[in-house]
Amino acid sequence: MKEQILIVDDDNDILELLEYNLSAAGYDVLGFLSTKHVRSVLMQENIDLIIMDRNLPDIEGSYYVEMLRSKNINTPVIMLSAKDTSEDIKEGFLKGADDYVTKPFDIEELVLRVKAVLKRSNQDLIELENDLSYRDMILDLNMHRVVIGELEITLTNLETSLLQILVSNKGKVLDREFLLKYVWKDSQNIHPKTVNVAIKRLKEKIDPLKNKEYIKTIRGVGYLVA
Amino acid sequence: MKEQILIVDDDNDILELLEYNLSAAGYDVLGFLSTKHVRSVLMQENIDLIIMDRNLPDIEGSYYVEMLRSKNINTPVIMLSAKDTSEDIKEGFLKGADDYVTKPFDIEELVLRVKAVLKRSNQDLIELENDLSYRDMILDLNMHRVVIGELEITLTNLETSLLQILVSNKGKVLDREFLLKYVWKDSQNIHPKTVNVAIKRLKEKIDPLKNKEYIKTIRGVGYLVA
DNA sequence: AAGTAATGTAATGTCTCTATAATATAATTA
DNA sequence: TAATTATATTATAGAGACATTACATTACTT
Repeated sequence: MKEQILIVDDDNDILELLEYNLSAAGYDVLGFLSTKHVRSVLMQENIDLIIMDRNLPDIEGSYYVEMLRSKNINTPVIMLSAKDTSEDIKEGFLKGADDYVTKPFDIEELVLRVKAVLKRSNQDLIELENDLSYRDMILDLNMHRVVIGELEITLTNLETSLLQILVSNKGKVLDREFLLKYVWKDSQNIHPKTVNVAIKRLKEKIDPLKNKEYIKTIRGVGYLVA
Repeated sequence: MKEQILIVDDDNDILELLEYNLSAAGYDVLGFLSTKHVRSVLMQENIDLIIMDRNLPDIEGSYYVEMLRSKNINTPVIMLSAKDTSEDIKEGFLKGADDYVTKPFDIEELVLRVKAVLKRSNQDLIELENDLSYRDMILDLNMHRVVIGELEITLTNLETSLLQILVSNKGKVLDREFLLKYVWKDSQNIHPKTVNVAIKRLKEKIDPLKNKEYIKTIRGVGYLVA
């Protein structure tokens, strides 16, 4: 699917220049002479980038961008303007621009800047895998809970971390020293017996009827899930 | 955690100017006079942005960036160069730059460009969906209100923005740092506890009887809608 | 400019979590 | 079986996180 670029410039010649070159570069281009319909287009279409002139008939372009940002519309913006002083440029960035190009501009450079901005923006969101499971139990690290069948059990920080280590090392016996190191982390001088109590509470929470043995005790060594 | 910026420039004065100003802007800065140790630093440290001069003693900066890209090192790069012709700039982008700044440059503008590039690169997986409903609640951004059954509740700016982030990330726990970044935006030095109060006010407004739990607290982590 | 609403901050209260100690039970060994 | 040791269970208290309230400051409106 082509990426969509929305352009606002009241100069028809520039609009056409941009439309021609960006289309040739493989983008879908929507051109506007004012900001009038921009909001609704942004809501309906999936716009990947906005090119915004500052000198517009209705409103100053950078203020329009500022307004968009305040509404949590974070579509990338390249500002395009004859306003070329250092102060102008800084103002543009402060109001939410991603890049600022001064007129007159080299059209090829602009296309390259468009590509550069899109490269960083459209990064596929990588959903990191946050689920660990064991038997009928699904551990949701994000929400700090285990789902066991119909039951949803909320865990504390400590419990989440402990269960995570146990499940992600299923089959291995983890001794107290190991658990203190990786669950209790830096916290120094923690009593090894603290682990016993934490394990007990965790067992009780995830298996109140005590009929599944998610966590086994290996006497003289430690605990494991297996 | 501070973002780390790696700078390569053989001009010590420029290096110092950049180090001073970027440190002041809250970044961790690592400066180098040549590319000699850059590869290994990139492997070891978690570098968020590279600022690369083109005229270097050992290699032309843009070729170095091209080499990085060929090795799938996609850290954002801002090129900094006295080479300021249109052809030079285009070459910079073609070799993988994210932005190109010509010397002499305005240091404040450069800092703003750094921010702009990082804003796009470090995007957390934030997705502002258009489905702004949750259970019996429909959020109307334009009108700044939520409709809950028969009730229409008017929200303030802050409340709207906060609820939007929560609802469009339903199921994800959002921590205070995240909320400060995306709801309170640039406003610096906002106390994390401010979030508690804002959440409390929002909870009260959308659920005065406190019998639905739209917003849950995950102790030690943050808040979520789920 | 005055007045009102919104929002940040500080102070206080409440509740949860969890480390530790004390005690009980189970496993192991002499 | 008795003694010993490891683990489970229970109780408690302190710390810290969050909620709540009150107040101060900022930002809008009129």
